[in-house]
Amino acid sequence: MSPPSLKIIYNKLFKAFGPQYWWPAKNAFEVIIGAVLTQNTNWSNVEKALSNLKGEIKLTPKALYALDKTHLANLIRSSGYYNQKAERLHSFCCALKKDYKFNLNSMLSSDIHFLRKKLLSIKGIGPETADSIILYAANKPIFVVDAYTFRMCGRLGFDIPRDYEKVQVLFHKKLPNDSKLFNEFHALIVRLAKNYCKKKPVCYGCPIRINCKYYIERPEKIKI
DNA sequence: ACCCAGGTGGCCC
DNA sequence: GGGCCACATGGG
Repeated sequence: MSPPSLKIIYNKLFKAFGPQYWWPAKNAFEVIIGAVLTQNTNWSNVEKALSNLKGEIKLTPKALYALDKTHLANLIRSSGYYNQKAERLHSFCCALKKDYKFNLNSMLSSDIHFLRKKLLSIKGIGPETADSIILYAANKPIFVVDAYTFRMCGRLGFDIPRDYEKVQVLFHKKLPNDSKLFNEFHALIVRLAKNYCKKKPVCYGCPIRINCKYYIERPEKIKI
C-alpha cells in the first residue's frame, strides 16, 4: 500500500481544521524570539516567557541586545534551557547588529538562500528554527520540518529516512512553491499532533486516518 | 514518579 | 555521517 499524496493530506487537514493563522505573534521579531524559545519546548511555557519579556522591555532587537544575559535568562526561565536560550537570543541580536545595524527588515528581505545560510551561521539556530524564521517572519516559501512531520510521515508509511533536508526536499518536490500553503501545512501538522496521535496506536477520528502500527513494523525508517 | 514538548551543538567513534 | 548527551521548565 503506497502512502497518500501530500497534497491530499494537506486538503484533508485543511478541511478538518481550517486556517490556523500562524505564527502566533504580532511581528517578525516576536516570531524569531518564539522560534528560539520553543525549541524542544511546549508552547504554553514559551507564552509565559514572552509575556515576562514584554513586561520588562519593548521587544526590539536593540532592547533585547542591551539586556543583561543573566537577567534575560531569568525572564525566560519558564521556557526551559533558559541559559542556552538567553545566549542564543543574544547571539542573534549580535549578528543583526554586526551585519544589519539592528535592521531586521533588511536582513529578512535578503535572498532566501542567502538568508538561510546567514541564519544557520548563528549559533543556536538550526534548520528548523531558520526555516520557521524564513517562512513565518520573512514570508518566503520554505517548508518547516519538525518532530511532528517525521512522526506523521512515518505513520503514513513514507519510505524516507529521519533526515531534515531529505524530508524537506520531498515536500518541496510534491507541493507547489507557495508560502501560504507551506505556512498552513506546517501549522496543520502541529494542530494534528495536538489533537491526535500521541500514544494510542490507532487514532480514532483522525482526519488522515493515521495508524501507528504501520510504522512500528518498519523500524529502519522514520521513527515515531 | 514518570513522560513529553513546534531543537541544537558538542563530542565520540 | 550516525549515536549519544546536556540543556530545564511545566503540564499530563
